[in-house]
Amino acid sequence: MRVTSHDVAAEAGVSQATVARVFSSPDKVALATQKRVREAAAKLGYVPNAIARSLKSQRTDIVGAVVPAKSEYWQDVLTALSRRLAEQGKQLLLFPFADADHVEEALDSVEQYRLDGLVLASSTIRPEHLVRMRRPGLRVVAFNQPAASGLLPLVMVDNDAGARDLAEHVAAQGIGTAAFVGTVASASTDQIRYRGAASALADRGIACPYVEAGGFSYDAGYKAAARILDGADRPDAVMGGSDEVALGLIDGLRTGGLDVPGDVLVTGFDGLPQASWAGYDLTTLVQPIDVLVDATLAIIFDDAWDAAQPERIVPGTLREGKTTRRGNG
Amino acid sequence: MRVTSHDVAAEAGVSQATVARVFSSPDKVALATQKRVREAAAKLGYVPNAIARSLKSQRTDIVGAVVPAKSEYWQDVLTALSRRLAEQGKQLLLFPFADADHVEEALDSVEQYRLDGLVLASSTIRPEHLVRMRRPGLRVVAFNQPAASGLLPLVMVDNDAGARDLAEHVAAQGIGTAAFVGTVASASTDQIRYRGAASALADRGIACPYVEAGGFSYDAGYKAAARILDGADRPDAVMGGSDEVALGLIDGLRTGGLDVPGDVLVTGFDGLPQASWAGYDLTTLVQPIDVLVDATLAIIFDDAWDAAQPERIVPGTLREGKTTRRGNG
DNA sequence: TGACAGTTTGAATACGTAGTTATTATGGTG
DNA sequence: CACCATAATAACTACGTATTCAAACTGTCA
Repeated sequence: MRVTSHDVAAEAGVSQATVARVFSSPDKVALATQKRVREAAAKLGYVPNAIARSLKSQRTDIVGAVVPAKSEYWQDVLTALSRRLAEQGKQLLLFPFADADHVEEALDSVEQYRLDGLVLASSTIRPEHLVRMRRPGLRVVAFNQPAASGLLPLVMVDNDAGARDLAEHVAAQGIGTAAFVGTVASASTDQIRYRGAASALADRGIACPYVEAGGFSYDAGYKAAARILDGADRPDAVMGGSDEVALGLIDGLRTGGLDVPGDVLVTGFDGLPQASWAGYDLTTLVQPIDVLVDATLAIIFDDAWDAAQPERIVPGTLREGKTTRRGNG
Repeated sequence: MRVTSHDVAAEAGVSQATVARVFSSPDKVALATQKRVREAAAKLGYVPNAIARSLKSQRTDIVGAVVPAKSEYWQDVLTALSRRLAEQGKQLLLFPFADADHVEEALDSVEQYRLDGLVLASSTIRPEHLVRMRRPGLRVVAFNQPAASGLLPLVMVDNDAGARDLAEHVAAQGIGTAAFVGTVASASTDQIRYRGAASALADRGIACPYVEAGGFSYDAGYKAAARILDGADRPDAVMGGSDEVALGLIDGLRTGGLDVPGDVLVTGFDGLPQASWAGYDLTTLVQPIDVLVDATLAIIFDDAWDAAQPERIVPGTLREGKTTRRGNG
């Protein structure tokens, strides 16, 4: 049925070994032979079998990614990741999980495939899951997951500095009170971002209570806005734990009759494309996703890699939108 | 290094064949033996090698998807697809392409892996590429790609009926003129949606010129809005070729000083989550993505499948948002 | 011509599993 | 107790490739 290297060998009048060499290490085959083999392959429609190759070579050229199924941010990361991998002739195998409970299932499937590397995402993967993935022959990188520090090689944006930058920017607009609407309180990114923002604001004498949206989504932010509106004293600025939550916050606040930024300033975190949409033009901290992805792949594919468990912390960039521009709301 | 079924066999005092049976067809192994094998496997940390299994069984349990790298719509589709596959213990391998020129590269990589099935997306894949994918042992499904009709099994939303529904809804609001802002004129979905909308509007004596945004993105829509604003006679309604374009249109029109829906009505197509965001609340045609995905997987995995090249055309649902609600802008 | 280094090719093998066939153990019956 | 049917297990092979090792071939120089 399927055309194998043996078929090509027979057609070209050479051995299977020669055919294999033509496709894996052509410099070891005479040019004339090479030409004959390639013609035979083209004639028969031969394509090397990556499965068999992987079994023999112990490399799959596939990188796995364990990520939350529904998240604008991770969608962006995956897009960047798969693009880079494709450039290197490698592929991305997706292991999405609906919620934290399903992570274990995803990790089970991971082990069956002998992946070259694995990107562990989401700040809700528990430490015991992280450690479980430390097995010989598999390069695992924790992506934007501060909780993995010390357990796995780690790549992330500087959440603390980013949150401080945002807080200082907001404070500079001359606000009196603020609030931080986090995603999920147990998420390690959420904790660091809140602490960074609260600390920077405290330095300027501004209190910043924490409000949990209870999710990473637009909807969670939208609903959290109601709680802000119902609260006793309305803050002058609301800092979202992520862009997605912040966008929901904006719409929720506006639905409640407030003007953003006229009545309330809003900031986000991540730098999603949607944050730049004219309808929002959100002030946020833009993560350099390409840099993060490159750092991740460097860890996975760098042969001269020692067990020192590197940590790459990359600075983000403050993007000033109109949601923190006071006076001309 | 790695633990194989042979190691487990030695540990448990049975043959490799028995170990294999325990993990693939447990009902053929005595319970006592099974227990012994499982304990040995757990002790050694054995996990079956999916690569080797695939080589032997000729099934990879992996479905590939060739999709455009940057598109909100396809992100949603992939999310649904991977979730369904995960439920069946199968995986999704991603072959994203940046633009039409890179499709061929993506298809090249596809052939190397012996996938169980392949989802071909994007209405910009050319017919010759489609046909190239028709090879024995690979179940290919064209997803939302009218141009594939007759060439490949096809699953799509009823673009024509959906466009008509939207057009009739808009017409019912009492408009005098309209315009259709398509994505890319060569895309087959775009053509069908435009023809459907234009035909339904023509039935009511409303002209509907075609404007090409030149892309599938928010930015393309945003820029197209400028052309609408500059045009001689401003239409009362603008129908976007997709939600993403429509959202850009809304922001572009609003930036230009128009009120949506006060001055101009806007519709979309797809039913993205973002279309439901309170800031937009876009009237659109919601694609039943779960139904489409199920139909796709049915074609790929249904063994009793004949070469009749089935076409599943699924109706969408009109979602009425405030972008077509006149009078209370 | 013969020895020799370098290049090119072929035969054989291994990767880790699943399925096929052969063999042994089990248990029930006349 | 011999016999057979059934269940359980073992031995063996194939999946398609990459690689090791040995063999054959090339041309050069004494």
